[in-house]
Amino acid sequence: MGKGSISEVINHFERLIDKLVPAQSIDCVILGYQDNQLKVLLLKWLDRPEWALPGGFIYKNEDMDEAAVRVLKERTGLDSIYLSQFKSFGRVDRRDHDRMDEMFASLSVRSDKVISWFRQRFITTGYFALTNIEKSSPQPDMFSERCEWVSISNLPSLLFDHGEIIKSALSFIRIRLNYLPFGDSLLPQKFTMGDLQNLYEEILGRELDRGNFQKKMLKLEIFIRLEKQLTGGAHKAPYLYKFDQEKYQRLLERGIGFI
Amino acid sequence: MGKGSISEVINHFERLIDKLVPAQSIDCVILGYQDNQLKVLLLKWLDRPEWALPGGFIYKNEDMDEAAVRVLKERTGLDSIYLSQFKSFGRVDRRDHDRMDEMFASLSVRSDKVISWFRQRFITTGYFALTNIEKSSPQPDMFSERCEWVSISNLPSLLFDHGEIIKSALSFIRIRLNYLPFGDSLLPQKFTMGDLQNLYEEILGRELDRGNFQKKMLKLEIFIRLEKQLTGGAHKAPYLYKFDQEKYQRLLERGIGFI
DNA sequence: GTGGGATTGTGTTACAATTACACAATAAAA
DNA sequence: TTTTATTGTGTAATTGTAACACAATCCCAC
Repeated sequence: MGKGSISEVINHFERLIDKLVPAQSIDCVILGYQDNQLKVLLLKWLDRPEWALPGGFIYKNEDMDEAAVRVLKERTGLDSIYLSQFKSFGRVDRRDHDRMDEMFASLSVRSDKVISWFRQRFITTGYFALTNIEKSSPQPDMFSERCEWVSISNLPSLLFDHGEIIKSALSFIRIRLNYLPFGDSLLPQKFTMGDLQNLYEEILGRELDRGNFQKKMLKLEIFIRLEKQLTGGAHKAPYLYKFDQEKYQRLLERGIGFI
Repeated sequence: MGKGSISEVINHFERLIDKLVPAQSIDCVILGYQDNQLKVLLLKWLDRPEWALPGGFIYKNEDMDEAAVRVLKERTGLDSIYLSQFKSFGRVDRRDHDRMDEMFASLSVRSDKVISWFRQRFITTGYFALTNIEKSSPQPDMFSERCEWVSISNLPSLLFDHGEIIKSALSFIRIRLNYLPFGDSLLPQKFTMGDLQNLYEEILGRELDRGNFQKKMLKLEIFIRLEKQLTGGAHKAPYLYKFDQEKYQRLLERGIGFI
């Protein structure tokens, strides 16, 4: 947990409740890419084995999209140009109240106002963001002890329907990959075509032909070729590239049939 | 309005409020196809010039998806296999409270409970449905005087952000058209390839080559060719087709790159 | 009835995109 | 210096797409 004792945190939250839109939450699937792996930012609950997506509530005087930007910023310190709503989840039994009661009991939370806030029937709206892990600084929230990047292919036990939400986000971005190129927000400034291909393969979950991938990407003309990469393995050094921001933005706006 | 006086309706709704999820609504963009035109089902407000999307609220013991099915059924009497959530709308100022006050005043509604229910900050989730106009029987709801199919290309003045919601639904189905075939729920049981092409052109907003369209569609192998069409114009009679339900369902599940 | 107009079903052709694979170039290690 | 792994790019086979052609067919007017 960040700072202050539990009771301080609870007091603070109690005062917040009246300013929030009831029954509505947001959850963010924040994706990053590191060590050739697609990773998602998760929070480890206080005193519980489950992990959860970073989420939050919406202030009454705040657009829902603004709330998503705020949550992303609070958890990672980042702005992402790739923050986008993908689906709302409204099953009656999507939250497990018993599990939450256990957590509040073990933390000795007694505020009825806070407890009944969390016992509401919430409908949550899922947002996803693509971010650069290197530049991020994960911050746990009020009710969690850690905030970490976790590999998509090795997810821990997840709270509520958060597993379903992550799955849904992934299938959403796979479809989107067919008409919008990615990469700028997930990769370091300089990267090779091999790096970019690894990222695509990681997201799509299948292998792509190396030669064809490279030609297809370069034909988009959204990259600037830099010098040859000097360090590296025992083989021909690949070129480094960076995104040509202006052309990339223009392409994002009009989209493209691709892959 | 359906039956009963305004005050009866208000009394009824007042009793309902405690059973509803607060601050959350759904709005349905129900599309149909008739006279070569794509149409949307709209409600004409009581005593106001604006039209609105059919919508409703979510019971506390009801999944959000179930609520959408219920609203669709209530307004059209139909079930649609093509009912799908597409986006949630959460701008702070998306509703115009003054306009609603005017309506309630002109209807002499005095229930504070009802008025403050409608003055909540609502976040609405948009669903779209594709239905068969011929089989539908539009029913106005509590707060509307008429319920009609209106051509997409000739929309009247719309309430709140409902124009934006319709636009968003259309762009959603245009994208979906690229990887899922349509038609079963919008067309009559028997139809010609010309009918199907008209529908696609109407949705996409552009013309398609007749010969190529036909060949592409038939290659999907989701249609059963029936006898030649007998009635009709002064020209070669086209074949009638119907969907091969089993194959169509299989295709829906896996999707397809298309158009 | 018979010929004409309209529209259908399907074929053809040219072109573009995609796939699968080939191979020289090259950087680092043996 | 040779070996090894990987890159950048090329090519041939295949598939997909777009544009258009044309005979077949049906209704209608005469």
